[in-house]
Amino acid sequence: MSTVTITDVAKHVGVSVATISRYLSGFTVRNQEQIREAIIELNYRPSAAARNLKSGRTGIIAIVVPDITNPFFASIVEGAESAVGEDRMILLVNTGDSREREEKALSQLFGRVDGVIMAPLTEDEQGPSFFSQFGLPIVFVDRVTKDGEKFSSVLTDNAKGAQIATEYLISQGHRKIAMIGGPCSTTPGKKRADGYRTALTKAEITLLNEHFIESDFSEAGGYAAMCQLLEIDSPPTAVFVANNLMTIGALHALRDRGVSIPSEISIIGFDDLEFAELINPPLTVIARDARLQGSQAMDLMIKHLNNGGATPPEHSMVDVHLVERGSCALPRESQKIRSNKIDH
Amino acid sequence: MSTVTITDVAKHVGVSVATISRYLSGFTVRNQEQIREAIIELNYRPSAAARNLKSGRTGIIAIVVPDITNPFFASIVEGAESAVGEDRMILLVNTGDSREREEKALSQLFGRVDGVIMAPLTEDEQGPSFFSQFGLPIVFVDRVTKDGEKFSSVLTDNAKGAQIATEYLISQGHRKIAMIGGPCSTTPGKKRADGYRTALTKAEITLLNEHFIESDFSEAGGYAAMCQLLEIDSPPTAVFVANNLMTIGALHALRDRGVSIPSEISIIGFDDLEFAELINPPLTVIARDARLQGSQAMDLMIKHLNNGGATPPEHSMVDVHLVERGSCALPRESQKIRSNKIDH
DNA sequence: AGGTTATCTGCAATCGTTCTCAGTAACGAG
DNA sequence: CTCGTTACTGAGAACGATTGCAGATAACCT
Repeated sequence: MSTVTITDVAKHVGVSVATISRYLSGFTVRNQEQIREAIIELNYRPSAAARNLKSGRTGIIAIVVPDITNPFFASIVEGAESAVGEDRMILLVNTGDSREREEKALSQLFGRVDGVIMAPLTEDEQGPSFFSQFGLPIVFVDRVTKDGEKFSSVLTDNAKGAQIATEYLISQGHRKIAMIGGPCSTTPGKKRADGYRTALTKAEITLLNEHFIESDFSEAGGYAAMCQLLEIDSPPTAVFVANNLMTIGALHALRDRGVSIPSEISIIGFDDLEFAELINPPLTVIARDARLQGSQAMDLMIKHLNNGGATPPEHSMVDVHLVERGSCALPRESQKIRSNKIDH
Repeated sequence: MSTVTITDVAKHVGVSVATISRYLSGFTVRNQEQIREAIIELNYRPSAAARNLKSGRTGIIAIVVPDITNPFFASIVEGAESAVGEDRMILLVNTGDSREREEKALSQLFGRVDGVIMAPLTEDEQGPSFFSQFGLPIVFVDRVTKDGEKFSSVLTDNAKGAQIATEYLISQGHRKIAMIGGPCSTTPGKKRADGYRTALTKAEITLLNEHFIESDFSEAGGYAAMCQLLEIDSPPTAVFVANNLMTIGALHALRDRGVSIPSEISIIGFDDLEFAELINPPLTVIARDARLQGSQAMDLMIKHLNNGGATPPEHSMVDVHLVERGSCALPRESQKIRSNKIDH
């Protein structure tokens, strides 16, 4: 009933399987027409498994992300998918922020895919080097591991973005600027904290320990962190939140506490949100092109694959920029003084 | 260097390949210890390709969605992923709302995956029945094709949801209720339009053609549709928007036109949004558990696969409910009259 | 017609497993 | 001592394609 093999087609036409195989690979053969018709008539589909076994390639590229529900990663995946081309497909691995699941999934990947595009959970990951040991190419996206230099990567200028955000707040007159950061074990978590500190240092603002909270890039984490900030003795007049989910959490916290933005507190997020303009006030953010990151990562992977895996690692960096909306303003104390200047 | 095969392990231990194979499948063999050690020492990984070829199963389940960027589908994928279990993985196909890409991808799927979970682009799709012809199991999620009865599915009670939404608006006193719908070629598009009409009919409100706009489930489509609604002679006092993306678009349109919600127009969406509470006013929606839909679909698929594909199709329906927030209120005309009643 | 290419063809090995089948060893029962 | 049972083993045939090799056919030239 079901499985029609190359042998069936060969018999039907009256040639050898080799001829059918050659026809399929694009060589010119004598009975092109009859073969074409036989394939259609018999409804023949080449077995991917058999091909994989012979050729050693699967035509599948894995993409490993911590959380597909995060719009940022969804965009990365979408970008990668858009660049994957006709003859390859994407295997998605959603690690759900769990180290255990990530490891288990990675170990399953070998032999099933031709390459792995991944955003590792943390920088101290042995999986990737383990892979390369087996000759499975890797491209890092958004995050790297500590030996990341050895592999291609597509990153964002996290430090620059964080610095721009912080300097923007400083330029508005804020001095008590807090940051809700991500885990410092991750690339973006670490780099964004660096950028924040750099900006403060350059402005000669001393960093208060209680103004930097290392959270976990989750909405709940952002919520908790913001609550914590609101309860300290000298609460910040502005907050830089290091990713989209935490920003949502922080906004929820502010809303629940009845703290008004930006009159009581200014807030700036990292990563734009589809609805940033719709909230009240519209959210000011540091934005970047996630989709581009995904497609660039895929391009790098395909280039590597097509070159027979002999390309040196390439490192790409996508740019960040400030999107000014309405969630940042002068700090409360100086508001009256300055407002004259503005109304000129 | 790289590829260590089962034969290498067999030689190393001094037994036949069959014994190694049996050990791997969990049978008790004599030299368990030595085999285990040899596998570790040689760093042997069974070839997935060879296994596929012999067994005919790949351990991969495809999930086909129109747009992974849509949080709803991202949640479905996440739910499916969470239920996939240890010994299987997910192959993601993002069709990007393109019929062509969907067809091409589907044709690539055969032989690469053990089953397909899909949200078809439209109901008049021949792909699925084409698949089942080959014995590839299918589970529909969120949407079905016209011969969908023959396959398992996990749907939402779309009609009920739309009816609840519309009746909610009616109960607030609205009579001029518009709907921004999805393509009627899709299951949710059609059913939600049905529910809307049912509610109007039951309330003896005549449906104006100009109050029903068939859009495309995209943000841009929602934007355009809302603009269109605002320009008609007798503009509606309330709008039911049939999905999340179009709701975002509609909100943008209202914001750009300076139409205030809910005093000038009420709006209710289908599908909750992470930030629904953060916008101004908080958005009232019909909600459902997308993650659950994904995991149920996966459960159905796994059940089917484990039963050797001999299960009859099952149809599951996840419930919808109204989440009342602040984007709906009395229509402008009756506001004053009614407000007394409310303030009692 | 005969020789030389240029094309195309089939045979058979190969990829790395799984699985059937026949066979061996150990052991207790008769 | 023989037989039956249990518990494991190895040889070898698949699975369905690709590909090197050598042979066959046709085409072309002298």
